[in-house]
Amino acid sequence: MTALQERRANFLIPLTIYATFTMPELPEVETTARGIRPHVVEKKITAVIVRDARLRWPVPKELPQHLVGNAIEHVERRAKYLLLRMPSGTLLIHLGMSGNLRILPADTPAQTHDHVDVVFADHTCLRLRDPRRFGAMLWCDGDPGAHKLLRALGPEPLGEGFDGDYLFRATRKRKVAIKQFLMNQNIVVGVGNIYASEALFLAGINPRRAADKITKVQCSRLALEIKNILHYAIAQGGTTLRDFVGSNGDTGYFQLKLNVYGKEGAPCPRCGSAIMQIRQGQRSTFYCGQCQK
DNA sequence: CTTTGCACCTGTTGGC
DNA sequence: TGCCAACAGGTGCAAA
Repeated sequence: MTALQERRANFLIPLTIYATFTMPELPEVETTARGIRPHVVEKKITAVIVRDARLRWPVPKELPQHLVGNAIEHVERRAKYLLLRMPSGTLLIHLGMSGNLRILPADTPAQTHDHVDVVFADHTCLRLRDPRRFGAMLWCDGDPGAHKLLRALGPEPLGEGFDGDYLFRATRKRKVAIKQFLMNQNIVVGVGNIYASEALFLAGINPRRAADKITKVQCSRLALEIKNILHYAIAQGGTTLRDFVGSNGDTGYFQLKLNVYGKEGAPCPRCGSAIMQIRQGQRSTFYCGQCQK
């Protein structure tokens, strides 16, 4: 048994991974936050390894000097951003379309697309992998809420600020299709391409309908269904995470019961007619033409 | 101001 | 089998 295996066996360091979701919408980012939180809070950062700084924006050259010597105080999520707060500022992480974070023994060999390690004093590290490099890792001093990328974001869908009344007011005079409206992060955050389709199915609303044609009653229903599907997905994410701790496979969405996303041609779970696929703003949308009006 | 389409990247899939 | 086009879960930005 190698020294590393021995340490693992003795649980001196975590076996591995947390949250290798490959398609991060809000529930996946929330699950990631919960997954890494117990393994990074109050950990002192001893090194930062940037193997490839070419993410959506270049990883700042000063990032290591900002981080090293600091200890992470809190892990928060705002929209699809992870906020790792420390005394002198905040590390902002966005997973883009293909990013994931894992907790690993710091000496785990890096593989392709493992771009950044944040190394802790206990010889574990937080490792960012992101094949498409649409993600971001940025430093923010001061209030992260005032950061350019965060300040215009809409309310959290699971918070008090998002309900039917809010949605009704926000949709007035907006001609864009409701599905694209829901994916606008300045209206409400965290709803991505999958959950937009799913929430509209649950609410019985046609994704092509103009936002300002949605009634007050429908807005209430839609806000409720958005909360429902996100809560459900987070709960499933938690399950997935538990099941996968100690393994090294991607978790993905296979445990999630989706009604319409990716189900073109399949029978609608409610009425049996074929699920349709259309394009809206260069994104795929799935819906039931019978149930969603 | 709202809306639209492009761009950024790599990897996978399906059709020929 | 190989090749190539199409597509993939996000989002800032320029242009209309």
